[in-house]
Amino acid sequence: MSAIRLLVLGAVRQHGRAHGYQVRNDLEYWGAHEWSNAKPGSIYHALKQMAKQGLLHAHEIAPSTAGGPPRTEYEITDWGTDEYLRLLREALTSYDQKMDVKSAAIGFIVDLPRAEAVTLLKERTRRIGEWRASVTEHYVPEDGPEQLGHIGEIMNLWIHTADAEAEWTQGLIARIEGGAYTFAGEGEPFVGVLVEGEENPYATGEKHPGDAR
Amino acid sequence: MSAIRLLVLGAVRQHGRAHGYQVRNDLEYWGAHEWSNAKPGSIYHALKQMAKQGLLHAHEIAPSTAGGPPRTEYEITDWGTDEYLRLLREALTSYDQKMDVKSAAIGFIVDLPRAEAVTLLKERTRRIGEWRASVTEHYVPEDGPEQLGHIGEIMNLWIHTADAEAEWTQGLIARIEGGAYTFAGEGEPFVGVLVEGEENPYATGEKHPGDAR
DNA sequence: CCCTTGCTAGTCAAACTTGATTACCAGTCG
DNA sequence: CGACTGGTAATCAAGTTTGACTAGCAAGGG
Repeated sequence: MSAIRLLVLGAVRQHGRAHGYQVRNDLEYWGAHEWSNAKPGSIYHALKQMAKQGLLHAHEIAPSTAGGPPRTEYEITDWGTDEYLRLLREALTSYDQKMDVKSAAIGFIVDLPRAEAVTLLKERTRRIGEWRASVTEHYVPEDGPEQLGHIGEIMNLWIHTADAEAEWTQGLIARIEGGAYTFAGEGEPFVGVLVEGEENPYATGEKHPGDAR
Repeated sequence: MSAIRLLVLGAVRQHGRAHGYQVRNDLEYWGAHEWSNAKPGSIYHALKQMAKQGLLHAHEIAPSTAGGPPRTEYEITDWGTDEYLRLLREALTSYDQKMDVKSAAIGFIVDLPRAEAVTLLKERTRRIGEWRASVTEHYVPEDGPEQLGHIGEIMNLWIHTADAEAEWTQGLIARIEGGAYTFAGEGEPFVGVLVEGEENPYATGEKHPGDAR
């Protein structure tokens, strides 16, 4: 799974209705251009693709306030919301060790009810354990690990990484069970988007004027 | 950086001269189809691309012993060897947290002299530290981390992951300095390819007859 | 007034990735 | 022997990702 659809769906959903540039700015605000493939091209492509597939509804309009070409606004459909939640749940449970997907999933975890988040994360640790077992069992040759030479270091790395992640996941579960953060249906949600016209306090310093210069 | 070029260059190099199917089998032997994007299409594409760019030399020939279409054999050029080593060094030093690149790099690390491997890995830990510092500093808002809400968990994950990797890297450095494994110029190298006609003792069970059935 | 700078918004070609599909040959089973 | 299975070797179309490029408008400077 690539992170882009999850990110874009999540961003559009938080806005209710958004055009490409708004999504792009949100993702930049989240720093997503640094830890995922959220480049302009990918974002616009994802929007179009998902509109074509019926996950988003495209309002062909708006000759754009404040310069630039006419823009299309997108709204998430019911289908799209289902898909969003499906992607989010999958990203939270499956152990595929891609940082971008994980990061996005955590960013959106509060869109789920607290109890479900905990359940999914527990399932995640279970799967990490399962994967760990399959690696240690499957990859070690019958005649002892010495056969592997330096190749054994690869598995060593995998195990090390998996263990670290399992540990982190346990910690997160504990914090969530301990009442941290505000989840779906618990009142005033965390706001993670820029309101129209508001300035981006984060950013990398530069905005993206012309994108390359 | 994608892992495919590194993997393909490394495979061709170990053979001296190889055709696509051979490379494909090596990568499967290494399990690379499971932890990287080493699918047939990508492999053949990479071979052609790199031949076009002069990293490989293509011998248009060989109407294939034992069935199948005529095959092209590739040989790595000097340019290609340089590029291979450059990619390998980059993969070893830079902290970009992509499992496939890391795994490939470790698999090929013994193509470098022992001393250089150690130097590169030390540089890697240095960069991890640097990155860690930039995350803790850059991403925490002025008015305290409470502002971040659950978003702080993302950084928490990053830090956790980076620490685990730094730890693992330290361990690897220690083992290498302690004399483990056989590096470039230290005699009989570790053999990680199938000799022509030899059977693959690993594999996932299935070979790839027709690839989809 | 016109020309540069800079932001808004998006397009495009080229490269890469994916999964399915093709073509050829050898053995073998009835 | 003829049909089928299975391995060898590669191609192809469709989809994705990338990085560079375009175009509109506004503000300010000279």
